[in-house]
Amino acid sequence: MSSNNTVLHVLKLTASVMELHEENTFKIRAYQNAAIAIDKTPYAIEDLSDEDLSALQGIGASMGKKIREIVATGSLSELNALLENTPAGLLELFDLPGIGAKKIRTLWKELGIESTAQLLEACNNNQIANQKGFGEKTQENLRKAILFQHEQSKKLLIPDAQQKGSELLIALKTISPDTPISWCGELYQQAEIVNSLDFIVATADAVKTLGTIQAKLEADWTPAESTPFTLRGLEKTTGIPLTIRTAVPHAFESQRVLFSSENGHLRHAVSDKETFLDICVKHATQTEKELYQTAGVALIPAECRVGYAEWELAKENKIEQLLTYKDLQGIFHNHSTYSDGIHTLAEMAHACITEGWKYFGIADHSQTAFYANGLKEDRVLQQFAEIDELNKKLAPFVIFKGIESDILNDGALDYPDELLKQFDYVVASVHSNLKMDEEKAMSRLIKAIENPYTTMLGHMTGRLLLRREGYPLDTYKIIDACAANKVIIELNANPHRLDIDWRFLDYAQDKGVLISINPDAHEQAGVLDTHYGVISARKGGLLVQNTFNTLTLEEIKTYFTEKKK
DNA sequence: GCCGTTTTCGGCCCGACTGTTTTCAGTCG
Repeated sequence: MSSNNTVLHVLKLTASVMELHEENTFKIRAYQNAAIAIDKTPYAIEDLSDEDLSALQGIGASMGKKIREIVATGSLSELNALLENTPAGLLELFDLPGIGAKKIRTLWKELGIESTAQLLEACNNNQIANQKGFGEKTQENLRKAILFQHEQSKKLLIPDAQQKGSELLIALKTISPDTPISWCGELYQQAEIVNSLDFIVATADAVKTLGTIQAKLEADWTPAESTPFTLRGLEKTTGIPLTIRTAVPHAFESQRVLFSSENGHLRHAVSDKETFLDICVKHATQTEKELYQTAGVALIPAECRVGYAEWELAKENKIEQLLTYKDLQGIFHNHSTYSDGIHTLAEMAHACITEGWKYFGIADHSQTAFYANGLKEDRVLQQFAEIDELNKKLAPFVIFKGIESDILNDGALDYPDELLKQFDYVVASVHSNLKMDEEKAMSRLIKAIENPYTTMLGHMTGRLLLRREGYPLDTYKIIDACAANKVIIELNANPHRLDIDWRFLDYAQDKGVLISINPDAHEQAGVLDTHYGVISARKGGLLVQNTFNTLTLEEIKTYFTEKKK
């Protein structure tokens, strides 16, 4: 963990623990504000002078010293003193939606609950509903939240899985340097959610190889679930299932295909007599490329082996037309220091120039998103002026004037038409009141889609993978509405969102809807999340020709001009 | 504990929703 993250974590934790102990609320807020300041600064804390540190909004002399202590020791004495009087398990409860410090304190002091496990038991025994300030619904919501969290805690998002997968691969290669080893399963397929970290090793002596790995790689191995050819256990730091498969060297690639592809992909009938699975078994010595040749198609890339659109595309010779990262010419939907980003407009533009892109669309938050420092009209105009200046300097590179307009409760956009018409484009997104029923959520979204100023629909369902379900939608009807109103659909590339889900891309393309791969970047590094969006897009069979941000600069300009007519 | 001053203490981000309660506290984005 970088020291900024450590500081952020310790400050937030201190604020939470202080809340549990009913310390002064404004003092608590000071810690929370300091955490926000750390989160927003693009600088490494240890590189800042004392003056620069205290100059950050929300950090004074006193907080500055505490931050120095955290950087130096990884901890904070005030926090440690409080933790001595706080049950460790109590802090888990902060991760549950629907309860905060006040309710957690009540559970602790009135019912003696000190962990998530104890809270679940109390819910099951109907002990929560009668407590003052709680009730039947709260009890049931808590029970569901704990079960949901428990289920999700056994999974990893793609960036976390890839990081852990890379570390393990290096460790395995060190242990067994002379054998080919590769990712397998969901890692190899680059699934958006990973349930199990799988590897495959080429060896003529599986027992010996796995024995060495079991002895040298630290994990909670489960011999009862292992076989002479497959070693199973739980990864140490995450508790996620870990599987080391073996294959005889000449069958390494065919086995990797078999253990890394969805059933729907393998069961595809290549001919009257054979499925692709049959081919992989029968021609076990072939390479991946040869296996697909045997099936009569070009190599289907690993991330596309999901049993969705890939065989059809392969048979039509369209695999080469699948979107790749290098096809992208620019990105839309990004944030800057104008709203809740941590890099300036110019810095974000430079991150795009570094990627070799030709244009950059800024879409900071609109005025209603108060928590995200959304832009009132005067600041929109101020940003317009800065964009005009930057465009002179950066030409032929172009910054487009966009906005991520909140979709209000009634489906309206967040500015009067007079202002809306001055943007090059508008990304319309829902950020509040996420618990609407389907009927209300649909009519709100449809109204926003029908608004003539809406260019793109942002993160369609509002879902946060492993954290929050999206609001209920009839996605097909939303796609139909976008088609009818010529609204582009965003594939939000943030790995927490990946929204629209790739499983709807086939339908969207059939309806002629354009998809824009949008990173929703809040800092320079966030621009690179676009990679995750491309992986998702490829799973859904998105073609270059249907991807909005593969258009050239001139084509984009024309599109926006046409849209305004 | 921070900030901005009517320089030394008083105020500190807003609005809506949910589930309680029977007028509002707690939570969330």
